[in-house]
Amino acid sequence: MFLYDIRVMKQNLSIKDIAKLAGVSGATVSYVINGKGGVSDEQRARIEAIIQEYDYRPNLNSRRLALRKNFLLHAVIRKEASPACKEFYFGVFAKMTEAVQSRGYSIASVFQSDDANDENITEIIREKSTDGFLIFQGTSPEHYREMDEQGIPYVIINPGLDAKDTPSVILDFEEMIYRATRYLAEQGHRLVGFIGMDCLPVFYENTVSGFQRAAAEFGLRADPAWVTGAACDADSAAACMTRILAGPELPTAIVCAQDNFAIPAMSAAKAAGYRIPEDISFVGLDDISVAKYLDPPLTTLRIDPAELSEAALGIIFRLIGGDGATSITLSPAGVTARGSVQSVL
Amino acid sequence: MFLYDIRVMKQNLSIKDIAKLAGVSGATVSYVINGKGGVSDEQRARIEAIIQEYDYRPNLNSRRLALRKNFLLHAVIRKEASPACKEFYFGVFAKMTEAVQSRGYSIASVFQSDDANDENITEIIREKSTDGFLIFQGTSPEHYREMDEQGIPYVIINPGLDAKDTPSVILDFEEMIYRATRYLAEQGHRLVGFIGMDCLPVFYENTVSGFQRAAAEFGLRADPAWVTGAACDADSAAACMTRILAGPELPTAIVCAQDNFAIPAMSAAKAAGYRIPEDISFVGLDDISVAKYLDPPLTTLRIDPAELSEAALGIIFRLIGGDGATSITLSPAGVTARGSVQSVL
DNA sequence: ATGAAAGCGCTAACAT
DNA sequence: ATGTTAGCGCTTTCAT
Repeated sequence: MFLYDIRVMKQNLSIKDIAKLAGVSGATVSYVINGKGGVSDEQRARIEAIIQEYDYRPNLNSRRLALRKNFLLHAVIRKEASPACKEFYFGVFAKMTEAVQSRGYSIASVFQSDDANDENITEIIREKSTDGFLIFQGTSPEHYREMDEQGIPYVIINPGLDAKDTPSVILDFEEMIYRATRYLAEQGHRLVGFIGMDCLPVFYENTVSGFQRAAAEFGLRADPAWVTGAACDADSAAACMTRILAGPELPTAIVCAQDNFAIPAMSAAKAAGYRIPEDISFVGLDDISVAKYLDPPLTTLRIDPAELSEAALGIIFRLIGGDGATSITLSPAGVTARGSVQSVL
Repeated sequence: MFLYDIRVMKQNLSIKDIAKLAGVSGATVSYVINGKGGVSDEQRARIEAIIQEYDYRPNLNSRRLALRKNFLLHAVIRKEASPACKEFYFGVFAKMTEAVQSRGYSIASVFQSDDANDENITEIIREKSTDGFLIFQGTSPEHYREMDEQGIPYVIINPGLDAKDTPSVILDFEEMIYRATRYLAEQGHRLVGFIGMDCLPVFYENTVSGFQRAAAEFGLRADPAWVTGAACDADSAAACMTRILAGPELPTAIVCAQDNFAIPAMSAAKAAGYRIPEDISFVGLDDISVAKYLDPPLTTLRIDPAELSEAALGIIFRLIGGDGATSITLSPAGVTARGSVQSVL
């Protein structure tokens, strides 16, 4: 039979085939596919049935060409991000990937190293092969400049490398660390330390300020020798802890700006013969997956990837649609109490 | 000036513009771009210079349409993979992303949940919007069937859910666990246990067989009560350990099929009052990033992401090129000795 | 409400 | 060696 033959002969049906099958023009089929007006109800129903029957789907690359759209977003991820950061951002990335699919988009990724102005990204910009960038933490100034120049939308998730005045999704680290520190005060601690990361200046300023704000508010003593921004990775975080332990006097609790600083810091403390939490308490930030399996399980503040994802996509699609978009600051969660903080009330 | 005007007026140069500028036809420019023969050297040089000068790059979507290629690969990642697995596979994924860029490809990702036959993947297959799948661990049988039907190439990285006879990159888990166990024997251990994961049957068979082979070869005692496949995530791994500890007699060392089983197992042992490695030694597999910060640092076997990436890409591009491709089994590394294994010689 | 036809920017067969 | 031209499969204006 004729209809059957077509199905067998052509593995790739085109819009014209469907049009022929329905006895209409390609334009009409296109209207139906795109839900546009100007097609009678009966015609629409007939065409939809045929599309169904033949399991036809429009060729994406033709649409890309005709519409001058890529239906593709690019996630920019820092190669040098710590494993803990990566774990977190990949969670966000996974959420995003799922979320964009319903809009007919995909997300490709590109890994950017901090020291170099990644050529791959430049190439994507110049080639205009993306509809927008989802930038985790930040990328180089040249990239921003090129994106602006080419009019390619971008949103920064949790800008850390700079304070660009550009649409971003911002986690309120100041408030988070404030809450972590306040929790320590509530547990009766009065001598507190802080291990932060000043290689991301904005991140450091925010976190240390949250720490100091709580310390001031609750009358905690935060000796300058106990407050450091020298952690950048696991090794340096361990070194920070060792330096604190070398002093004449010790804090009873330490706030770490990331769970992955708390892990090596606790190791260092234990290696030096201190018990956790009996001698020193620790609180982290992120609630990374191993946090609950540490010894002792780490008290920390959870950050929700899905929320970040939604916020970032909202911004990028608004930008793609030509509407303006403003930055979003997400409100933080409370402390997840586990075993690494001792109550000294 | 005329040349300058064009540059300003048209933000998106097309191949015709370049042709006009060079005083040749579009075809000739196309030949130059694609490095095809049939263009005189002087002509080629002139055209290349103009392309340079105007920073022209061919429209990717036009090429996609004309060549019936997507220049896009899709990575399929299991949503339910454990965080430790994910960390590892994301490392591989990052390597792949970098490596394909030089071939003009991108990699998009799609996250597949184990229980459902992910509709997004089906859609990508039917829509033929990918040139190939890089499947981590495996996906559903229906997906394989549909890919075969549509002639879409795929390679499985480390197949675990099934024993499909299809191009794969395989880590030799049997040999890895054999080496881990042999290492224990070399350190003087005679009573050994094993915590594995039988929810991935192939993975379990291989790992437990490596364990048994070494036990037999070195005359180790592996009491059935010390050998389990009931670990599937952190909680179940901890439960496995607790069950082993409940027995009348204990092994002096335990091989874990993944670092992320070793972590909760060690926690459980410590919670039950055992010292590591004095009372029980542990060896893991993967060398995940936190391994060296555990208490004690975990002795494990490293797996190199870059090697996996290269192997998988080699296969997929051979498949895309229409050449056949066969599975690759990678040879394992040696033990990375840290503090979680005590020598009892 | 529907159709004809002109793109979108490139590739590749076919002429010359 | 180079140019002409017909696609690739869709969208969209402009007629009717």
